[in-house]
Amino acid sequence: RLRKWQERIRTKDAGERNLQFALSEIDRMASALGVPRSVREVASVIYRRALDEDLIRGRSIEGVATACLYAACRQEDIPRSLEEVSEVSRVEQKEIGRTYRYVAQELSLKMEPVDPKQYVPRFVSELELSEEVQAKANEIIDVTAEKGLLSGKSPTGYAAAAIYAASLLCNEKKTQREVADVAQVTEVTIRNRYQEQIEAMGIH
Amino acid sequence: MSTVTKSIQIENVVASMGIGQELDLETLADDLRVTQYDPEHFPGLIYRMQDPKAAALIFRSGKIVCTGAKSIADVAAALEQVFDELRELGVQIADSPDVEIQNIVSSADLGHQLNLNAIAIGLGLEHIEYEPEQFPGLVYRLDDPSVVALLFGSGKLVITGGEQTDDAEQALNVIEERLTELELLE
DNA sequence: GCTTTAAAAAGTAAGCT
DNA sequence: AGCTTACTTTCGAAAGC
Repeated sequence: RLRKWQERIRTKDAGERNLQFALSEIDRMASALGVPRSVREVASVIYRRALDEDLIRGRSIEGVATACLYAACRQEDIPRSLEEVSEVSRVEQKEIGRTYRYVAQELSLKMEPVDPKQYVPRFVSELELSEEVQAKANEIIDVTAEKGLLSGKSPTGYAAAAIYAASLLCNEKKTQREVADVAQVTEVTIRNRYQEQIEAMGIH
Repeated sequence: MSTVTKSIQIENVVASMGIGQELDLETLADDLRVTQYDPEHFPGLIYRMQDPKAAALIFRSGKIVCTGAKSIADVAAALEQVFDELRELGVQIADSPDVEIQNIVSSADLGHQLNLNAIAIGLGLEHIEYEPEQFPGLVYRLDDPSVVALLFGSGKLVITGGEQTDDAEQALNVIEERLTELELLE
């Protein structure tokens, strides 16, 4: 009986230590990503729900914590790509993606696909481009997505191509390499998306 | 028969069966040609065939998995080849062992471009998985028939998880019907 | 959960010329 | 800038870690 009592305390303590560790990791990664406090709070809420639903079993705490942070960024409309998130996590990108899909499914998080426009302000700012370019990129995304070009395409690559096209149209040209670097996609992807978008826009 | 139905192509059939007796894979690995056997890595012996193109995984228990065939008839033809090889090596095998179809992978074409974003929302975000950052296809799990469909922007799709030949056709009908209801087909 | 087999879809990526 | 190869996703069985 005494042993069971001790075991319960030990389990409870371990559980709380694990929760503390997860929350501190979310905090650390959120800081590294430079996302606001509200995102950490949303991530913490998702993590506690995952814990309640026993979704951690068989997975690493760090993996679930990272996946929750990735989901929280998206829910708060300031998405970070899996690659960006994996850079501040000790869990590899593929594992974060899998865990995220599992958690989102199990908790019925109704996650909408990421809108490429949500990456535009940050990328434009990092490239030191004008608001005019930002508006043009947003327009390109809206118009071409409306025509069905977005299906199946990665949001970061799509946003990068639109920004590259907009920088040309606004005479503030950035090279494909420069845009590719901030969006963390290849020049080939920008080239491919850019061609389709320009064509769909009617070669402005 | 609609053009959509006619677009269905079986791409892969997975089947399993047992010959009812234990096999010495070490000896088999030496006597069979084109084989691969590394028990440290994987317990099955891998036997590849060219005609029909398929692969068989042969286990010590005498159970065999056949995969890669493009039709149920090809599964039978491939297994016959395996049986003939085994018989030549002195293994007695019944004339018609029970073969269980485990999975049929098909491809098809809805004939229209798809707005996956709209479909994800229309079918209900909780019922689908669509993460274009990770994979370009939208994952749609059906209850009846019990299969999984991968829908692509081109209108082409993959249907997997079925065990019946007509599961793909039924699934395709359900998908066409639902997308039409939601006015997301064309 | 992992290991291996095969196959399609389409996007992305890396290496080589 | 191509071309090739390869990896992502879905599915199932097998035996064993």
